[in-house]
Parts: sequence; C-alpha cells; structure tokens
Amino acid sequence: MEKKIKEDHHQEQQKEELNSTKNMETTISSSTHMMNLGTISDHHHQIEVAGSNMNLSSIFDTPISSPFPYSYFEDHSSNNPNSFLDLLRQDQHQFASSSNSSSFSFDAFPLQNNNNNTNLFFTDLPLSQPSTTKAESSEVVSTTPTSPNSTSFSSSSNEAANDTTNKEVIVKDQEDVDQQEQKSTKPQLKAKTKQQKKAREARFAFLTKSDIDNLDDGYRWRKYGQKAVKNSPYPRSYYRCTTVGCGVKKRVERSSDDPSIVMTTYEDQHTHPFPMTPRGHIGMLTSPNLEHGATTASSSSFSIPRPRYLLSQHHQPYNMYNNSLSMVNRSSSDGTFVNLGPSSFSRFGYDMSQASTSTTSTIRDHGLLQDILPSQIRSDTINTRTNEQDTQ
DNA sequence: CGTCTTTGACCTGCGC
DNA sequence: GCGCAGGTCAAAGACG
Repeated sequence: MEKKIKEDHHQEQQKEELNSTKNMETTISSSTHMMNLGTISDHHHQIEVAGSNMNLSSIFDTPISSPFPYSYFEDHSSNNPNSFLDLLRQDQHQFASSSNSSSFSFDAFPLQNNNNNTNLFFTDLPLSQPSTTKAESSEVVSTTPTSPNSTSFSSSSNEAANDTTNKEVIVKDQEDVDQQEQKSTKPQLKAKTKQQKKAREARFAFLTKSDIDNLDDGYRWRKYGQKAVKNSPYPRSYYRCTTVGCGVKKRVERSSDDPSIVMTTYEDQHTHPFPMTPRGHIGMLTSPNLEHGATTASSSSFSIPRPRYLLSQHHQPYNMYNNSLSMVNRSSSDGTFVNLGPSSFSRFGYDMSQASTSTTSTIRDHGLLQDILPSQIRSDTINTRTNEQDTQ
C-alpha cells in the first residue's frame, strides 16, 4: 500500500514536469536580463566532480543529514576566485595545468584517472524543460535536452545572455574518496575486492538538480527495469542504450532527501558516435549551421545537433578532458537553445581539443566545462569578465 | 506496427 | 544456508 502511494506520487510528479516547464522559462528569461554574475538566483548551477572511485552506493550510503556527502549546495559567491564561472574563463589548457591553491584544481580532475569506477558530476539544471507546450509534438518534449550534458531551454531573448545563477565546480580528489571508503568498517579485504570490482566498471554519476527524472542526453535509451530503492520513496530506473552493440547503461534515481536532485549514473562506454537518429532529428545532426555554433532548429522542436567536432573528428583517440561532456549548448537563430549530446558522459573518445580551431571559439577552449555548460553561459561569462576588467 | 514503458518474476551478490 | 537488496529479463500494455 505504501509502495503504491509512493509510486503514485512519483507518477504525479512526472506529470507535473510539463507544467513546471513554463515556470522555468520564466525564471530563465528573467535571469538572462541580469548581468551581474554575482547575483545568486534560486537556481544554483553546480558541478560536482568526485573522485573516480565514487559510485552511487558510496554516495547514498553516507550518513545523511544532507542528501549527499558533499556540500553540493554551498552558496558560493561569484567573487570567489574559484567560482565555477571563473573556471569557465579558463581554457582547456588552464584546466589541465591548474595547480593553484583553490579548493578545486583540474589537476585532480578524475577523468585523468582511468582506473576508475565512477566519476561524479553535479550539475544544476533548469528545473524544468524548455517552454515546449503540449501543442508541440511529444517528440519535442522527449528530445528536449535536460540532462547534464544537454540542457536546452527556450529563451525569449537571443541575447540571452546570462544565467546569473551560481555555478561551482568542486573536485573531490580521488584519494579523498578512497580514504573515505577505507574508513569503512568493512574488512579491508572485502573493501579491496569491492574496489577491484568497481574498477572494472567505468561509471559517471551526475547529480542533476532537475524536476525531470529521465534526463534526455541525446542518446536513445530503453528502460528495462525499475526498482524501489531502500529508504527512498523514489524508484530507481534502469536504462540501456538502444544502439545495437552498445552496452551502455544508465541508472536514474532521485534523492530521497532532496527530490530536486536526480542522480544519473552512466556505465560503460558508447561504442558508437552520436546517435544518428536521436529521436528523429537526424536532419539537425548534419546541419551546416553547426559550423557557426548555431543550429537552425525550429522554435517548435528541440533537436540534438551533432557537434562540429564530431563531424570532423570521428576517430580521434580518447581524450580524458573530452571525456566528460561533448554536449554544447548553442543558441539557435530563433533563440532556442539546442543541446548536443552527452558524448562525453558516455565517453566517446573524441578529441575535442583537436577540433574546432577556426570557428566556434566558445567551444574551443573550455575543455571539459565546455561540454558541461552551455556555451551560452561560457560566452556570457567571458563577456562579463571583459566587462569587469573594463570597469577596473 | 514499431517503439517504449511497466511490472512481476527471476537471478546474483553480499552480509549475517 | 538464508534473507535481503540490487540488477535484469521478458511479457503485456500503452502510445504515437
């Protein structure tokens, strides 16, 4: 009986997602008019990058007063030199070489360690999908990228500049994570066995602040199971990539303590490039407009264009920095943000660092973050920084 | 009709 | 060995 109620609650919540979409648009629209990056809005954009040994279990096994063991929701001022926005101002090389005293350093970026299990990212997405109305096709809704790697939303302004919400990147050093696991009361031997087992699986867990459970990352997933999670009113859903021969799986579950947080765990690597037919938007995949960092996506449909670097760099060797997110949001000609897929999440192995050297500067120099964050945000950040420098 | 979701059953691993 | 929880399978139904 109780289970039934919980499930009903969950379904009801999903039904509300569409409605919340409109609210989100309002929020975003208002925020885009605020140029002060220091403004803290209701929507915190954060990214948590945990050690590679972090996995879903370790996260939720942590005693909780807060949903997650780390301060995912710390309120960081934009003045913080280590703010996420500052990271956006750095190019890819800076990410790689950063070794300052900041609480986060891309030296510790877990993706550099491939003997891993789960890399944990935390992103705060718009709490709802873009303002797609029910009048629009259901496909539009399903395609609307709302995943960490593919956040798309409508905006009434092409200038859309700033999402003034805070964006932080917190890197949990791998050793810290290991130490935490070692502190476990479990026998060391067993822990070692567990770690060995974990090491066999490449996992990326994304904490996403979103009302939407099944975040659309551009790939096609088939749900093959759902299980109730112990001590959680929310079920865990199991998805598998529908591409033949691709064994990538993902698990999606919502935090019981903070229902606004969705944890998506990707497992394994895609054995294919970006989906050729992401929910029926193949046309966008090869849109030449991508060359200019924009797509021709109509205002009535969200598509998942193929990143430019994917068009030309199909067989680049695997690059850890590009391993995270190949998605880049772009603003279309009509002001609609279009997401690219999460190839990085899925660890395609495309070398973004070698791609796009002549155009789309917003893509070029932001390494991992360029995939995680909408290019719009990055661009805005850069612009804002320029403004700040001008005023100094 | 094809695709996707739902859901109960089954399998597996782990802890006791 | 047993029980529990997580993970997967597969048939049935929903949906466009």
